[in-house]
Amino acid sequence: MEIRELRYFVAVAEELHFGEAAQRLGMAQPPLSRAITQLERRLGIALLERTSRKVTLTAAGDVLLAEGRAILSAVTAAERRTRRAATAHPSLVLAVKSGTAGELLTKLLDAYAAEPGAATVELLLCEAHQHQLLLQDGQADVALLHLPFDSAAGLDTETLYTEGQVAILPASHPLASRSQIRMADVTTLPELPMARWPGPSGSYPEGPGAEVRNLTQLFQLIALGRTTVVIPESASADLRRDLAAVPVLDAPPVATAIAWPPHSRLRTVADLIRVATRL
Amino acid sequence: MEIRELRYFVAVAEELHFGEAAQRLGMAQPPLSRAITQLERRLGIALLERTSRKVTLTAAGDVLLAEGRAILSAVTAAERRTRRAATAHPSLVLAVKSGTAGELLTKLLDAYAAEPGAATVELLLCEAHQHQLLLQDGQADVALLHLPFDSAAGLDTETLYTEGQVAILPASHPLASRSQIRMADVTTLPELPMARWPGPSGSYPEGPGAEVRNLTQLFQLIALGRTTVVIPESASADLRRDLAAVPVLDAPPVATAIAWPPHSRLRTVADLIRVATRL
DNA sequence: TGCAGCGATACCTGGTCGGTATCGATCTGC
DNA sequence: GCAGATCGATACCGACCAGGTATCGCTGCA
Repeated sequence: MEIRELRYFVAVAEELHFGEAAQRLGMAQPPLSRAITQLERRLGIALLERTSRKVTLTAAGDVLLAEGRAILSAVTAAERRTRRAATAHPSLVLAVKSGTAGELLTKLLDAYAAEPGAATVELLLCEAHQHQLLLQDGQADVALLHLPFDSAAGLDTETLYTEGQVAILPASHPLASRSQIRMADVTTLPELPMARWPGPSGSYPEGPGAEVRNLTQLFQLIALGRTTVVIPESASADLRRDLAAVPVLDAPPVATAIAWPPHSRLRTVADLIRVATRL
Repeated sequence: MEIRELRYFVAVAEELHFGEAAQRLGMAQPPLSRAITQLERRLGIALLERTSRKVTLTAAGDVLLAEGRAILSAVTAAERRTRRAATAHPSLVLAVKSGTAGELLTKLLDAYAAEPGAATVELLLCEAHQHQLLLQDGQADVALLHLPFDSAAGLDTETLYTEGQVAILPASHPLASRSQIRMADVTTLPELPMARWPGPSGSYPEGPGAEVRNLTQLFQLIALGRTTVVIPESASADLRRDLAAVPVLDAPPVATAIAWPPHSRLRTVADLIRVATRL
């Protein structure tokens, strides 16, 4: 199996249409058909069911689609990382969800900078769930993320610390003066539906709450009395004066973790992880 | 970058000798030289430093070696999994370190077998640290392993339960009658050096203790008064009569976890994991 | 029934993969 | 210090295969 064949198969499996897949690949349709047929013959397996009107995946094709995508991104990651390793200046790209771990991040960067042989750390601010892609295709070397919210599938992680969660409410809201509340208290407010974050696919779950992408948007909507949210305690540092944070007793604890691709051989990554776990 | 080129590069990078690499690949040396040169030219990066007497890896080459190995095993895994998915009978290969999780394993298999649509579960008994390879190259679908002993780098895991550790001693040993001991008590016995297990690379760490590969060997050597060991409590069920297990208070807790490759799309794997976490 | 859409097939051309022969450099031993 | 051995690079060649165009055959639809 060659990368080229995988790229072809993934394109066809995603488009489920030879002509459009060929166009996306910048080639003519006949060689694409032939390449797929040959791949199937070499594997001895049918990957696609085709009539002259419709193309569908077989069970085997479904598996190969998932595997193939992973391999393709691993290949582009390999190229990127190799290229990076060849440049003289050792640098390190750290992906951080904007608004995450303010104080921890400062301490981490300071502590790492004090290490002998520390590389320049580039910060790559990203949106929720984007870490994984960035690490997987080699655009980032390390990431800070929140478990169990951010998926760390296929990554190695080390938990740095855990914390409780707080509900963010308009300062004038009746619950805002409470010293602590429970999940049930905030999830059942009809006038303040919980804000919705985009899922791993980038689409929003169904629900009445506002759709938000970052903390600024979120805080503005909460101040306007349109929504509320339960977030890790540390994300509520330096809150606007018109908002209040109330600890939610039974919200699941959130871990801030450092994550890296499992086969990383970069000394700089190992150093950063070591420093982080010692904080 | 093509798989073929990666395979060539990994061979050369491992042998550090074009001639032997070519032999291992079953080809002549000149086309191999040319393929590597072309790969370097396309990447625009030197991967190898060669004099006519010695070949060494550049920093970039070192990175690509690690990435390349991962990609190659991902490719063979993809082929194997695709082929498996094409067979009519859905089956599931579960890798278990021999001697692990006796009771838990029974319960898991029973519970899974009771699921609607359960696949036939094949057990693949393996030695320490082998799980990872088996999962990575697609020979197994799921594994039971012990954290933090077995590395789960690049795998997704779910912890099933945690337990303490016990020291295994000859029944006649003075410490054997104690109800509990500490690590310091067993690590400092000059007449009973701790047994050594093979590391992830397959080689044994330095030390005075006996080299062992499995529990049978181990127990025999302990009974003979040659060594001792600290292992998870559950592994000491049904101990020989001439051995004793003593809880070690300050030994790190051991988690038995179920692990699977991060991109697994098999419904059967998802089912097994769900059943396992509910146990 | 005729047409449009789509994948498969037939056929051609150029690139490239892999082979053999050989060169040039470097290390070794007498 | 020189001859031979070792090893990677280069030159050249044949076979294969990737990719292109033209066209066929099937299928759903008006």
